[in-house]
Amino acid sequence: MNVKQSDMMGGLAKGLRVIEAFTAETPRLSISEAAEISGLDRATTRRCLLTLAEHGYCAYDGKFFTVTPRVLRLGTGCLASMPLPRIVQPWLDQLSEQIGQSTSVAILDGAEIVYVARAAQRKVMSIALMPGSRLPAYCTSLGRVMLAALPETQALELLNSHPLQPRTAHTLHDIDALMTELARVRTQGYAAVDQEVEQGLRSVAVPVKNARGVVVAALNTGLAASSESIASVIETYLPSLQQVSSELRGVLS
Amino acid sequence: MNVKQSDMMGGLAKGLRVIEAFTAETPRLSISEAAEISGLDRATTRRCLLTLAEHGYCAYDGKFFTVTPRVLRLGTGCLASMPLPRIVQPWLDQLSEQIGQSTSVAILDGAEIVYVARAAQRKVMSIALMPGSRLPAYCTSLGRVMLAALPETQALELLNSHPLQPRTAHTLHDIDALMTELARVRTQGYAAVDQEVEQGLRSVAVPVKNARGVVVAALNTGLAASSESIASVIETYLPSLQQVSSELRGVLS
DNA sequence: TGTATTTGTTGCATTATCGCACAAATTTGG
DNA sequence: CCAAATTTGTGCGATAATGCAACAAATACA
Repeated sequence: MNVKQSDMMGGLAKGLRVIEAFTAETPRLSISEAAEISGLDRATTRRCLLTLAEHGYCAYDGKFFTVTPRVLRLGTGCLASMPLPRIVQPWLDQLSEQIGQSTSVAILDGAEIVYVARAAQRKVMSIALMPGSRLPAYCTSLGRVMLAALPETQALELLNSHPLQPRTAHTLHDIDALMTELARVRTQGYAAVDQEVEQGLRSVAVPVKNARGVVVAALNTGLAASSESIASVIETYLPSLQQVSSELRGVLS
Repeated sequence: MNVKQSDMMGGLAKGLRVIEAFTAETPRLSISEAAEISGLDRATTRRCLLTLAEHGYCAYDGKFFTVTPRVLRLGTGCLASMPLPRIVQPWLDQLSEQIGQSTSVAILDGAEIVYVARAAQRKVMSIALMPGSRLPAYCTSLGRVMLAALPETQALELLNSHPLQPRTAHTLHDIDALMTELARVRTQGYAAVDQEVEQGLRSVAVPVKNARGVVVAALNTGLAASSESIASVIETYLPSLQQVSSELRGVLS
């Protein structure tokens, strides 16, 4: 269907941009700050914020706005409505216990991965991951598996659309190198990432397919970088991951 | 500040109502269904949905709309920007390991509790709880602790504003009985709930206060209803919960 | 199959929003 | 303490959204 201008509501789109201006780095915003971040007119931003405050999505102390837990209702309707988390959680719990490491399932949203389920075993990352958490796709094992499942042109487009800030000294941040790596991930059927997200963290991921063979998510395990090589890490954990992935394929529509 | 009609954006408020129409029970909506749930005109609802789809918050297959993970960005900005989850998570992990049971921290949003951090130990509930998950406050230990911290008139107002559907045969659903229970929770400093949320599930909760002594959240542990009495459950776990709560008081502003 | 009912789409007059420009208030810097 | 600079609040014309009603298309039903 063609998109007609007459069927668009500017006010809604603008309000959503204002909500997204609130991040972990900028949790408290004045009207001017919110306007700058969202790229909207100050008057419009102010009306958005007052509307959000009136409906309980924002709190206003006369100077700064902060989002309230009420906005969680907007997003968790989605998480709660997804069958995926509920279906994979038992598998994740069992796998995590079996291999003694944290396991996660994530999906792709644009150039980011979104964690939808997780079984944490021990703290290995500095940041706390939970369902809904986001990381860039290009430097994570989960992300590479899902990027590799896309048509190459689309993967390239996604990688080009966002700056590739290296997160550690090991992070691949060259487009050509990444596309080569994606090709390898595609043929070998898994992705291994060695301290590219965070110093001291390694992870191995495999795709999760539905019954029709379409990649709908990715499954990984993350562990502390020890003395053993990344090759032995793959040898140790990949079979279990692939086992769970193939079992999930039967239960996902 | 007075709320002026001229400072409100109807389009934004309407769009948010449309997003909230999508729940776990109604994940796929036609235009008419969304219009009915949100109470808006079909034409307006359609324009909202098309706008959301255009910006990637919805998917449209020509007949039904579904929300996409993109909407998680709206809510998780809030969760990510809250210092509380990050601060309490280590305490939760340690407490959970120490007592061998699942522990959670939640806050109050209207008549509902919202989980903000959780350390799962074993599956005891049929529904998967995660940060962002919601439950009615009146029948949960976490909710009762926070309701008890409110002025009585405000607690009463919240309880009256929402129908008290009993979830099990044990659920207290009489306003007077609940207010009496809240008074007891207030004096004894904790709440114990015996299979009122779900058959076979018991939980004990304590308030979490900031440095100024204001109740900002609640901490609980939930466990399977075993042969031992709820009294012995309290005896076993309450001291650990209170210990963590008092330690948290020092680190929360 | 034919009819009734629901659903999706469009036109249009009414009504509200947008963003500019300017005024008021607040903060910054000497 | 004052003045400059920044931020916040507001009036207004141009522009866009609203909701009604009418219509078309799909669906249900007998």
